[in-house]
Amino acid sequence: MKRVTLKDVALEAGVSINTASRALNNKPEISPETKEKVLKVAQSLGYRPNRLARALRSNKTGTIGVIVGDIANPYFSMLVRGIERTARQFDYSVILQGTDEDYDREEEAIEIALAEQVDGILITPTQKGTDTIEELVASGTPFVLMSRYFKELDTDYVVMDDRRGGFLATEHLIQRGHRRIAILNGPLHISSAIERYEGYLQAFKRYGLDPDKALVAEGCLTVEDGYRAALCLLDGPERPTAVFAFSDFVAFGVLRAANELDLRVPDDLAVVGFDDTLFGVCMRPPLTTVGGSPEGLGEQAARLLFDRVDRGQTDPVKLRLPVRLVQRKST
Amino acid sequence: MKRVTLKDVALEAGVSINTASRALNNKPEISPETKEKVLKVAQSLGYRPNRLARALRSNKTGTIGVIVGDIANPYFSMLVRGIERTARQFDYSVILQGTDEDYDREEEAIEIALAEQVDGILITPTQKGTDTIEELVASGTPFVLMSRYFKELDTDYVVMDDRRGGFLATEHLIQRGHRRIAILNGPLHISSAIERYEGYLQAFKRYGLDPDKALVAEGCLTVEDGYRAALCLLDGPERPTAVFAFSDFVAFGVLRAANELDLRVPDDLAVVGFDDTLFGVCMRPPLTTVGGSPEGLGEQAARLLFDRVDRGQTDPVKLRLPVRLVQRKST
DNA sequence: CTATAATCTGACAACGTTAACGGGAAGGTT
DNA sequence: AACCTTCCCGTTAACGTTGTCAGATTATAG
Repeated sequence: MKRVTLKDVALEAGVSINTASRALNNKPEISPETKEKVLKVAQSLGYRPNRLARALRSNKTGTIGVIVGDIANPYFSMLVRGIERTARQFDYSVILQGTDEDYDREEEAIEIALAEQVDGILITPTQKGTDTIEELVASGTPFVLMSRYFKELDTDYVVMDDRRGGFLATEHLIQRGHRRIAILNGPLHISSAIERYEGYLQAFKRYGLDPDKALVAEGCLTVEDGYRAALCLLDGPERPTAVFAFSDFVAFGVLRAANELDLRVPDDLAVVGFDDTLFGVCMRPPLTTVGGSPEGLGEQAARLLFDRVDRGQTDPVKLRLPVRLVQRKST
Repeated sequence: MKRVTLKDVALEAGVSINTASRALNNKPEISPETKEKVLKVAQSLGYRPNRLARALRSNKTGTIGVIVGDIANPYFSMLVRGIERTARQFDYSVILQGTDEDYDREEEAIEIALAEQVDGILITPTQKGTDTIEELVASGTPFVLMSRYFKELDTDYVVMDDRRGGFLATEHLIQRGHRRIAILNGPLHISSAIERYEGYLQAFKRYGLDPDKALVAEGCLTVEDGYRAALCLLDGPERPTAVFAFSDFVAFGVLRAANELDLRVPDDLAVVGFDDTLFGVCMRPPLTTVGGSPEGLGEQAARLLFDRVDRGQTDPVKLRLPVRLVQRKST
């Protein structure tokens, strides 16, 4: 079960190793006949180039590091799906890591990715600090931030239009007559949480209303977080009539809480999610949400990264993908 | 931004490259003083070993290939999550690929993984054929099948106790008084689908009942599949009173269909899923399901693989993880 | 004080590939 | 015929690491 190397091919074809290499790499300095001969031999011997050796020599591994907050979160799953599909098209492999939104883990993940000598990195930063990303900058490895960005750092990123999304969701609820609109937001060090909150406030302002600080919760990232926060928020006497959740993932937790508290959605409580993941439509009632396309975002980020890897440094590209309200039955 | 190599460290420390290597790899043949000196220099220079070179030399890449049916399916997401977490503990990196349950894509994925010279492979085979897996056997690269296995192939695998799961789900429905129990099964070339079906039949037999062939659908893998199949099945005059779905993913589609047809769950239609993914509890009503632990399965498979990688070939290990009925409100 | 063992270290080769360089042959031009 | 080009091809040297071996130094024993 020994591996077939270039040497074997060269020997068999009666040429030098280098010529064999040239034939297989479509280099111009080779006659058509020898090229064909080498290719035939390579084919018959079942030659597969050793990517390690190639990578060592050429300083290109053909892999990218993908670092996301939580692999089990459907938003990230779809993101990764889009990335993986795109990476395959470009002949790159994906090395996946999850951070569980932990800063130390993020640092470790970046170090591992750099140690693997990936050609580029796609990351949804935890945003609990900038050191990790600055390390990334210092490393010289191309990278693209996904879904979140740093105002203070001049890097490539692909995010959704979170402010507009927050506005659309809130406006929609206001137009439906809601006034006590809670927001179960993500942690406020995350840009998307900040901007969605800004959109939320903006909608209130636009309609001449005052938001109630007591209805603002932050730090929700998971189903569990959403569930707990909702239980807490819905327990009080002055409970909200509507909830804008940071993500579908969080909204699912809210729906669970509503279920358990026997609140009818949307009559007793309206709910809006974010991301338009696969399951919103399966909820009862189907979840109104703000849609971007996570897969599309992954694809765009990957394309941007590959462009960076090939073409080298240019001015940072900052993409803000459009969102729209996907109205279903939960509002 | 040039990379620090062993040579640099050696030069700075005034020793040979080899000695530096020994110091950093905890080899015994080195004096404590020089070792400390080298380590200090390495630290101060920020030396990071080049994994490519190491891999090339030692034939160990420290990576494993993970190939699953669909990255966006929460079952697989959780599986991958468990794998990634475990791999990190063992200092392995994960190269992820999705096949979308396509056989050609599976073949390609395996070839890519082998080309990347991964130390091992974790795969949920599409089971549309055995060529791909036989290629894997021939390659000599250790691998472990996850969630599905081939009766005719003597390989390592980690699966759930699908037959028992199918039995438990069906028995539960029978005990609740259901007789017209549909099964929205996965494709019958998949072992888990076959065995769940066997469990389904077994339960009918045990209770002296006859299943209705008209209530058996197969080929459902996604939310969409479940939705369509359910619409079709629930449209007829003699519709089932209960549905056993191949997975939570499929069950979500069923719930969606029930929603749209205005069927009350569980009164008009009882639904049981499989896998106990994160969202079952958020459904309305909360989904009764058969629980294994996808993350746990991933972890076990990874551990088994690493054991294989380290210790080499032994008798195939075949694990069948226990399942239990997680009863909620959908039945 | 010598022989021998034990300990540490460095030179060298190798892993499989690609890049740089140079040389030989063929053909065309003066 | 001498020269230059052009086109192929092979030799050599890397990439950064680890394993093998032999040599050097010191310690130990006789």
